[in-house]
Amino acid sequence: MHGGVHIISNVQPLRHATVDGIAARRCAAGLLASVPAVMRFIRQEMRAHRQAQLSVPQFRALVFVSLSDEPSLSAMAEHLGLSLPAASRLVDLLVKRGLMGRRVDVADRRRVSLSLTARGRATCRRARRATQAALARRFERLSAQDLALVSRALGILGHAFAAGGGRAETVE
Amino acid sequence: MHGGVHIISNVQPLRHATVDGIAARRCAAGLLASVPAVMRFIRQEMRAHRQAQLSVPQFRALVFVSLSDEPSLSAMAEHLGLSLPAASRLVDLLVKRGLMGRRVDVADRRRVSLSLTARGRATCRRARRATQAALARRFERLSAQDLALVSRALGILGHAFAAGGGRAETVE
DNA sequence: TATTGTTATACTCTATAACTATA
DNA sequence: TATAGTTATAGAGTATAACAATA
Repeated sequence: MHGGVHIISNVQPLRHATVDGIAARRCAAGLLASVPAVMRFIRQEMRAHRQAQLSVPQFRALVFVSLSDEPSLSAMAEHLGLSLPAASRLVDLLVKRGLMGRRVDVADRRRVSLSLTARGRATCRRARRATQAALARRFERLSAQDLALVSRALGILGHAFAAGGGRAETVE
Repeated sequence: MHGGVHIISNVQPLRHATVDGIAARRCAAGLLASVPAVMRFIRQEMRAHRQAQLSVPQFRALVFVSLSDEPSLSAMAEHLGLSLPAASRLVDLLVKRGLMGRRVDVADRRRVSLSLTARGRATCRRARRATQAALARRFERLSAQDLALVSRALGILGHAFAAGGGRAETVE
């Protein structure tokens, strides 16, 4: 919208068509076409693995807590892009399943501190391994070049879309 | 697991560690880290836009029907990776909202033919435009090089994860 | 009064099981 | 009997609104 100013004329002229604008729109279309399909694959893998049996939000919650130091519920909600009630319900389930601990913060009794149980850590690790293995199997058809390209692109994407537009959590 | 055979020794040795295996695992980890965040962004954008107000599955259903020729419910379910009941419910909603048409196939009365209403086509188009614009805004911070790289990677990803591992639908 | 959570309510997504209708 | 869908049921994800507790 405000990056470059060169108009390309051998491409369909779009509103506000600039070099960057066109490339950005192409990326946006690609994302819309491919991300839901990948997500569906991830979800099905997560749910399929017998021992772990996690939904994607559950898994993400476990990962976040495992990488943080006794985070509050709000911190988790913000990181995952969830409303506070949604986060609260999510934690309910994980606590009920014995994967997460929740206790009132002694310093500020409004806050809640989240932590993983030993079982939570193990489950998280198993789910990650199984899902990564399934994803990796799909990737093994690709050439080394394509893999390198995808790997770099994912880093860029993760950075651009991390909660708040800031840092990307790196899983493993 | 069965691609290359060279063992790399200056990288942490993983089980079955091959050139391809390691790169594939790196991609898998990247996907797990970035795709859910991107998905969340897409979902929030889809739901935020006043006129359209579609969930991601609803949008995907509209896109699929718009690109197919009076597809059956089963075809849609398979393409979207949904169970038949889930697809049926999804269509219920879209029909009730006046976005999709559903009629019994005269040739085989067990089948159902799906189509978009004029309003469905318009809604689909609006939702796509609004969401792509929001995504593109995120992308405009990136350099032209990064955009090109991401664009190519998304093509590869879409292909690798299209339903059945086959073709990827291209949205616009 | 502002912040942190939880509860209440309502919808959507999704699966499995049981069923209906058609071929 | 096999195929295409629907209905029944259940649980998870998610939001907004209303509430409670603490600072």
